[in-house]
Amino acid sequence: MEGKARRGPSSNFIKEIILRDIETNRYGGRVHTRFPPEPNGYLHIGHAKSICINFGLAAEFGGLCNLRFDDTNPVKEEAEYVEAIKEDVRWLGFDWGDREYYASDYFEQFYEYAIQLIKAGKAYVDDLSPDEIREYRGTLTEPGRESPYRNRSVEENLGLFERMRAGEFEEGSRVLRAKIDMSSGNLNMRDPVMYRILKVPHHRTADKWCIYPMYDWAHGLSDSIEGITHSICTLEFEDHRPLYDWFLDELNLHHPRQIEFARLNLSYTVLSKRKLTRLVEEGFVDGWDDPRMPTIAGLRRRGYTPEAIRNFCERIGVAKSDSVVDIGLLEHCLREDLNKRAPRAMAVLEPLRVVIVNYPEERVEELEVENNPEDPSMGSRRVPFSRVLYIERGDFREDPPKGWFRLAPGREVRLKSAYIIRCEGVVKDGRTGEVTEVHCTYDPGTKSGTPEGGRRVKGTLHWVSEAHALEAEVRLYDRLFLRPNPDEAGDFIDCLNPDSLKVLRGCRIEPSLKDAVPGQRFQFLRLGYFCVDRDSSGSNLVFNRTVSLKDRWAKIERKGGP
RNA sequence: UGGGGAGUCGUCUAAUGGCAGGACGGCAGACUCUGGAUCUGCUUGUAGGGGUUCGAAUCCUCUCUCCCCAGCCA
Repeated sequence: MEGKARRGPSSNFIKEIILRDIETNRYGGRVHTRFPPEPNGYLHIGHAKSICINFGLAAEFGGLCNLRFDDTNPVKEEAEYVEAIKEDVRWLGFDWGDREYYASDYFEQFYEYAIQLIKAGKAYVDDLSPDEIREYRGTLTEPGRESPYRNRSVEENLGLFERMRAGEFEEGSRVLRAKIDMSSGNLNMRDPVMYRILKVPHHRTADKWCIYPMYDWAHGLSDSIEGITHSICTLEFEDHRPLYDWFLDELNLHHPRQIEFARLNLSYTVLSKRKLTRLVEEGFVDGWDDPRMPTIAGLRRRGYTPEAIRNFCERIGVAKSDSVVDIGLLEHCLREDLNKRAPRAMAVLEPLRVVIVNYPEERVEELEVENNPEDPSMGSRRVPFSRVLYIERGDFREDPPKGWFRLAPGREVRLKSAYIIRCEGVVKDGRTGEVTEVHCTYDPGTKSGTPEGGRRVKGTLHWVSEAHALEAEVRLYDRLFLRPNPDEAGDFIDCLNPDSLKVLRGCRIEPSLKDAVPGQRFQFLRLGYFCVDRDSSGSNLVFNRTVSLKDRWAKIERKGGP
């Protein structure tokens, strides 16, 4: 009955498994998950999906979710990443309480368990070289062969393993392997390596260890030690589940259930650590938090909200089939959130001078402008209006196409929260013929907010007063790649979008933005959502375009007229 | 050709033998002092064959396609 009630839009196969486990009292009704990143890179939107699943499930079922660093490979891992990961998870809105764990905290215990397996005749020290191990492993279609060292005595194995730990052997010279089945169809079961010798200091255990556990050995044990009930991971670990189960069964330990789901793929970007690292290292982007990166840090700097990301993760669902989610859905979730909460402001990105010829020279009116029409509680502000203004260059056409609602010779438009103006003429550059100034008249009877000012015109433009405007730099970001699937034609680098970043200087913004601080978000009317970049300062305001507003006119033009 | 998985609108996802539904996108319209937002309507899908059944996306069977695995990475 409860199971039925749980189904519906937010149901998924993992919840159903958990529900069944609760009903059958498999773990005493407990639900305890974990998010287990390896601290070898920055988290991305794919990790956000996993974080939302793990923390979300724990919250939904009244359980707990641990943050555990899977730090078993000191060659690749660094403390810097630990801090970045914690910041990202926290920013996304999740709390692991005091349950911040590290696989490396369990190294001693892993070692004891290894000895237990050796004593049970289930593990052995192998002297084969890495190349030989590969050779002995066989192939996908042929069984492997047993190592000549496979049947050493327990005593010999114990002695050798102890000496491995003591640092008596060279890297690569010996490993500890589980003794399972060299002819298994599942390669993971062909005597998998449990420990390798790595004479490398670890970011937490320093030089205490020179043997390090492999993922398969460490992961299930860590889960077990922490009392995890549901160990949720991605599909590529499906093949590893028999091994996960084997270790815990052989040791007769608390045995969490491993469940695999399909990792997130997003169109027009890449989500593999290797590729993201390449983008950073080869300078195609400006670092891990470049606003074009699908990393949590990049999305944050771009102006995404945690709410938008969480909502996105909820909407994409959880399943086992490989899929590619349209990045448009992420953008939709963003706009939906920002629309509700971002205060509006007027900014002119590519300024065109407008002179209201019948407006008095020295006059300045402070006009009342709503901060967010979606939310009256956000109040209003005053914006100065005067004789000389800027409008968007793109909002004026000397020779307007059909369906044009904006300014053109002889045409009227409303200036948002101000007056209706009519274009009476233009001033052009003598040499280039470019329009440098538009001359207009205003209709004094059309002031916004006045009872008699309600006359209607088709178009409404945003504007800023020349004398009062602030200058700003605006960075326009677009999709990082030109193709929905950057991998589909050879090297993904080949389809990088050369216009993924366009920097505009000399943009004019309304004076109320003077004290905007990094991270603050706005909707620039008719343009999109923008946030103050961390490069911004009092003397040089810098805004990132988070996402554009949907522009119907752009679509009309794309299709060649209405 | 070994082992493990997966195939439902363009995309993501729901259905648990009983009306194939939702979201995004798209299209059309209404409204609009943001060509934004909002609202309304519409469109499109069970990989294929055979079987069981009053009834199949769901059960059985055969086939096809796609993904993952041969790190001392995770």
